[in-house]
Amino acid sequence: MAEGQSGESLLFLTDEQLRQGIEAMFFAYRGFTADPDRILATMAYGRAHHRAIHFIARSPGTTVNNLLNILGVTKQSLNRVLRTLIEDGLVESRQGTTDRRERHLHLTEAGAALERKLSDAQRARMRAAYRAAGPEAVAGFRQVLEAMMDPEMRRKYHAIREAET
Amino acid sequence: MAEGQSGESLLFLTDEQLRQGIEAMFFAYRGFTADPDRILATMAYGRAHHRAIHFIARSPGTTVNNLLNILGVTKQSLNRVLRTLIEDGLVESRQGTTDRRERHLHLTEAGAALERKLSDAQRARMRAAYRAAGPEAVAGFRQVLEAMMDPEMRRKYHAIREAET
DNA sequence: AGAATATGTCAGCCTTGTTGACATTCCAAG
DNA sequence: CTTGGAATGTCAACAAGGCTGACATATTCT
Repeated sequence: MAEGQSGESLLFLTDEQLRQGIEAMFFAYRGFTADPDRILATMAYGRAHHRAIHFIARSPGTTVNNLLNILGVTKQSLNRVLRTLIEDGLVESRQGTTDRRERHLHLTEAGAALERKLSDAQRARMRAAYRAAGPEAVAGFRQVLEAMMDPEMRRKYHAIREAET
Repeated sequence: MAEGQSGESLLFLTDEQLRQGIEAMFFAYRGFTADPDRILATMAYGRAHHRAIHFIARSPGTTVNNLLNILGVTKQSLNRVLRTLIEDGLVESRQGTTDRRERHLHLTEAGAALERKLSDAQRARMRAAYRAAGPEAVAGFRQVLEAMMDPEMRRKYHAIREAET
């Protein structure tokens, strides 16, 4: 420690501090995905299915293209996941009314049930972490995460909330 | 921290708040890995190589088993990565002196150069995010991340720092 | 009519994770 | 000194989930 130099206002920007932040992200993300991963492992699903289910639940009726933009994968990759979810009756794909080229995605009852199960597990950990750290820490957490995003991702991150009714 | 039952002290624990935190983690992690990923893509390496290089740089002379515990993958998976790094002359594997079964891992000059390149890119983003959010936000960020880790991961996270020197 | 858009699909490749089986080397306990 | 177990390495096979490229089909826009 003791990076003396000038005041302590820059202390949190030393390479060592940044490195600790990097490692904290690495280890925390493992925890972040651990609970849903355990649930998914018991079925024939993976993290990719979880992500699709999450964002369909979040924006019911979203189009394939929209989901593609949010997830940042190729349509082939997403399609493989969506196909299994539709075949298994967790997701419903409805042809658009105004533009019939589009497919609007919705969770079925079974899909919503799985979403709840995954979401509950993930939120439980988040809730425990928030509770342990306190409201002010949470505010800082959110600020740093947002600053870490690519600008387009930040847009999408906000767009999801705005799209909500 | 004021677990005040009613009132706004619980507002940050609503499902919607938690969900936003979850999405923030998702989008932020994408940004977090984006810069190193771009560099790695130009070589024949991936994120797994980055992780190995990072923790070897962090704890020079660490054993394969130790690295296995930190990374949380199978030895076969790690071995495949290590083998290419050793073949390419980025990592050196030295037989232990006291226990000659162990292999102690070190970065070569070339390995250290790549580590620096990847690390610089990742730290630059981290530094920008820290700077934008401010020291108090950073403290909160770290608190929440730490609370989100699995206990064993938290141990390892701290152990890395203690092992230093 | 023709261009552009939204979606789906086939085929093939890569990275990175998994299991299982097995060899080698070495430490340590009997 | 022998043997059991630990640490490591290696081979083979497989799966998830990324990727690219090519191509098909509707549908909509110009």
